Amino acid sequence: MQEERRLAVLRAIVEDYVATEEPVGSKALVERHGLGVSSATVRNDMAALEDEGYITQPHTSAGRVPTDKGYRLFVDRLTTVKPMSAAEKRAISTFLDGAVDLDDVVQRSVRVLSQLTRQVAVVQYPTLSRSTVRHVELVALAPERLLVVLILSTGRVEQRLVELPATLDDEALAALRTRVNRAATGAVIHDAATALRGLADDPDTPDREITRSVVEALVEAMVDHRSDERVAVGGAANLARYGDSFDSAVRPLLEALEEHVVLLKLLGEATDGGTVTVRIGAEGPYEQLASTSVVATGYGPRDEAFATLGIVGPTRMDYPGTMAAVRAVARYVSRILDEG
Amino acid sequence: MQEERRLAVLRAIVEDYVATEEPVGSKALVERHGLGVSSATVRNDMAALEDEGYITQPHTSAGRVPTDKGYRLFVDRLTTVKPMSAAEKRAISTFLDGAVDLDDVVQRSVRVLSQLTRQVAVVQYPTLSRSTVRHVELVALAPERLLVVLILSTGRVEQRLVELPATLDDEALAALRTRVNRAATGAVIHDAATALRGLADDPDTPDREITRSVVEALVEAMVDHRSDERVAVGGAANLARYGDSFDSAVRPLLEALEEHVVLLKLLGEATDGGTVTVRIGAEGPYEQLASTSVVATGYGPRDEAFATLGIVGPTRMDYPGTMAAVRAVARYVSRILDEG
DNA sequence: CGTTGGCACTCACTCGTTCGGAGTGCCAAT
DNA sequence: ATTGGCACTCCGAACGAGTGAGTGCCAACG
Repeated sequence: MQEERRLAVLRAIVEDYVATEEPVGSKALVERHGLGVSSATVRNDMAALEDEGYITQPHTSAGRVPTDKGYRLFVDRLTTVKPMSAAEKRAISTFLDGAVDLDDVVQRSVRVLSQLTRQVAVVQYPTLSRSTVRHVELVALAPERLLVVLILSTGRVEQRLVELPATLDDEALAALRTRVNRAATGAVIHDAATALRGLADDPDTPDREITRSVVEALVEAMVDHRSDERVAVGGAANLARYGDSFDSAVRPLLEALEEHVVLLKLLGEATDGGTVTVRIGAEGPYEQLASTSVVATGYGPRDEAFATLGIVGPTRMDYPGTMAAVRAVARYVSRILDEG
Repeated sequence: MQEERRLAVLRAIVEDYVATEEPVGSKALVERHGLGVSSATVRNDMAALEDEGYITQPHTSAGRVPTDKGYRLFVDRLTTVKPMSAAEKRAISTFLDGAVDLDDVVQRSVRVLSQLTRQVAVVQYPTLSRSTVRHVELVALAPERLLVVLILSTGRVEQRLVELPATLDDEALAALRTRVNRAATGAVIHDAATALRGLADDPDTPDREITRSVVEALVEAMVDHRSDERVAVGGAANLARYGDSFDSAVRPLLEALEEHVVLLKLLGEATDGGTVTVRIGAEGPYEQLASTSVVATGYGPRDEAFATLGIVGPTRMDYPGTMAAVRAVARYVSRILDEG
């Protein structure tokens, strides 16, 4: 099947480009990877992949480079879990086991993560006192426009305007309000976010699409609200390896690293258990960081996501390896928190 | 007097080079600065300055660039105090006045300092619990070689080997030991350092040169010992302006910024009151930071130096402006600590 | 229909080479 | 001691030709 081979070609392009940092051409591709076809065939495939927006050429008659969309597909479908080597596992555990207190755990995590991935590592300090959701209010401004108000136990109020994908009558609105509050009220914001997401994913929920957009706004408001939480940053020296594209990439990133609020937003809401979130290039919330990706995951005792940890790096990065490292570190940190 | 003009030429070279970032030639010099002589004369002066090691040319038939020694002379003798503008003063005070607690003061200081100087700012957290000197021991290993042992109240012991500039008999050694201990024992390390320096500078002290080298070793050991103290760093994004000389300059600096121990050592021992310390290029303790300078000063209530604050930047920097900014910020911070 | 070899075309890059200009050092004159 | 003049150096921009990796397209093939 040729569709399959096309994906193999995309995978090969991503891998080669990440390794060499140079646009990759059809000939080099068939040589380096054992796909048993000729370069002409590969060229056809590449043309198709380019039409679909997965790759692009910097200029005519140069090799191809993956686009954000290409990386996305690669990460979603082409990546095989690359387990950490025994040596790496041992390094992580011995390094983290030496920690004396919670702060030390975080500091060591940042360090080990940045060394493992050779990227800039960011670890959110786990906070024990967390605000809970007091109430969620939904106000219909127009048939397809909703004001979402999130009221927290700290007294803080966050608002979001939501454009709905469909109209919603008063009755349905009241029902939605009830459902949302039942899911969220009283819970600490992280649990509330999880519950809300469950609501949006539950096939039994009526008005799924509308619910989804409301939930999205709420979760985003919750992320914004974490502004008082702290993060540790490490491995900024790895930015020196960027080499090319300096002012365009490193400068905004250095600026972001000093703004902890920005970093928290970048990490996003913690995902549970083993799920690693990857945000590629322009998918993120900041234009200036269009050429950087974020690989993050939640961590905490009992696999309950307590806080977030991850790395920030160029879109051109070794995703499988990085994801494995992030997951591994999160797991070890979680285990330590379990014991302590 | 031609000696005077030479210094004027050096000053002009430093100012122009800092402003333009390019080697400065004789012709441009007479045009831009109103020194009433011809370019040929300036050329002669420049040749002399080069012989003395104050300036150098990157290659034959290029303009001149100041050396570390040139900057040193500039800072020591050619710099006139450049007062902060009223607007700048106001900016500092209003910004710092908003601080709610000590941590906030430090964070805001870092920020205002990095913005004012457009350099990387470093501020040491003031620590209230400070270890004191329990005892200083001097052991003669050879007539001109001494082992200096510093014992602190925390139980920590630091040692230094000192090569003496002259021989020292047993009697003189005992006298020196007594003097040093009288000055240092019982005092917190900062006060001890001050007292020791006073001892070395006092013309009544016998064996001045020997005393000086012993004191130097002791003060350095004290600085090393501060390893448990904390610092705040800000303005790393300003590193992006380095542009040229990237791997050689920015990378080691980024690494240093993550090692707080290194940073503390870089800042050096706090100097009292209005004195601003400038360490230029290779004068510092780290080879890798040979092209960076440090401008620092002490701060604390009642002008008693409590902790250190300053900036790190390229040797090619606006020293007068930077020194003024560092001093101004230190002063305001001290005042706030006085009130709080 | 997918695959393949062939072929003409494109364009970034790498070199030598040239050339101008900024800068220097030296010298003789003042 | 200062100055104008002059020959010399050498960096860096500009130019051009050659190279080669890479592409797109087409006709042929199984």
